[in-house]
Amino acid sequence: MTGKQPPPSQPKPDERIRDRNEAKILKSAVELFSRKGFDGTRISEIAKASELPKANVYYYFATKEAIYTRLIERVLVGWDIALEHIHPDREPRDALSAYIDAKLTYSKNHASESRFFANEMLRGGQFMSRKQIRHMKEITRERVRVIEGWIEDGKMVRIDPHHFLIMLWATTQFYADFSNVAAVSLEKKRLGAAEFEAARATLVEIVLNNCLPTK
Amino acid sequence: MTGKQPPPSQPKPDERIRDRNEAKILKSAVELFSRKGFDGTRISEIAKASELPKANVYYYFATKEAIYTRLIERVLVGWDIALEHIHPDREPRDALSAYIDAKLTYSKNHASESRFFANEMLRGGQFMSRKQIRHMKEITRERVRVIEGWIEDGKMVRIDPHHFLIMLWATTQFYADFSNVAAVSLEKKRLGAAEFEAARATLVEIVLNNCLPTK
DNA sequence: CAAAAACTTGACGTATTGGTCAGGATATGA
DNA sequence: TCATATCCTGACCAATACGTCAAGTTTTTG
Repeated sequence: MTGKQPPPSQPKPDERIRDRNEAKILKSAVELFSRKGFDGTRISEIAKASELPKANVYYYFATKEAIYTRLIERVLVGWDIALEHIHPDREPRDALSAYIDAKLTYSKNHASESRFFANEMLRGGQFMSRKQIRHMKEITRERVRVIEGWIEDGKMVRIDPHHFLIMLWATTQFYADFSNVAAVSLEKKRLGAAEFEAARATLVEIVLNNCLPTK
Repeated sequence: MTGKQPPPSQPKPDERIRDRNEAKILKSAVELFSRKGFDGTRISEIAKASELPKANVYYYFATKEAIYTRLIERVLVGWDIALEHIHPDREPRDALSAYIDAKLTYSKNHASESRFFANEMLRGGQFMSRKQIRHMKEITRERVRVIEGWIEDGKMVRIDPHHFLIMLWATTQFYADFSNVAAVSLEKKRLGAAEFEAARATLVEIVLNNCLPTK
């Protein structure tokens, strides 16, 4: 579980090599984990994809789990950032549109991170810490309150904020996690900029035009 | 890949034992695969969950992949059945509402099948046959045409049918695949009948009330 | 220019995996 | 009852997995 940390690294004069190699490992790992899950991904595969010998991977990360949990931490940051668009000071149309935009852009440019997280959720989030779950819960609750505020102010129609958020999350996520299903549906080989733009337009059309009072 | 089939079974006087054991194996397997993916699931785990010795599992299924592909076949049938609600002879409100209902009910009662399929999609659908992909494509295209028909008839607002379908699929799927995220969002331990009903109501509210002309 | 710290790596060790197999148990049917 | 087809299973095997380690090389630092 824990294992000993790579080195003490008290002086840390120059961490560039470390940073670069860790980045390479994490980048390879997130792609592999996102496709084959925790158990399905072999450390030797990560090593090969990172162009490092396997033993070198173990110099930077004590265990496979250490790589995995580091990635969870990173992905959760992205989750937070996107949600920050939903801010009480903004107008609903502006804020929700920005959120949809941010999430779809993330789905397009960071598809493997998105799939990685989806994979972890399918597992039931067993690798997430209590603290991380609590954080997710709190940050979601905050956004629910923002939407409730908008509803109170008559800026949005009366709708269940939880399910509303879930709907946004599910739909935007879909284009990353199940991009091949989306591609099949759209009769394209792969999703391109045009498809993401159409997705955005349709989503905004359906969601915003119905949930905001002034059409 | 292929392996030899369990037995020739030409006479087949009584297949009840075979059927019962295969069912037990498949039931255990779909739950395990849905959580840990193909590589993450061990045949010994499937055997233990099925209360059979491992060698007996191999009597019924030649390889792990054989179990997996059988499950894909089964899940795709469910996919078809739900989509049949979207039928040109029905009124959009009725049909779409029935589809949402069917999908959410499936998410509630067959969560592991749903997660299993999600897992396979995350992998990029590598275990699906060309034929199966083609079938998915065709059946989706049919439903797109139905919606296009409704739009032509003025029964629905002008909206991209592909992205509209994706939205429905993504949202309903979410409650099965990421039920724990949904639970966190809803501040419940687990999703119950009440949550599914609220999900249905919210979805219908957002989707139908905006996409059908007469409010 | 040493000495120390940081980094690299081929060669293991132990545990587990998917899958095999030979031989036995059980059921069917004439 | 006996022959045949079906069903069951403990023991086994080769391959491979994660993780270790000792013996390096390279870089930093005093």
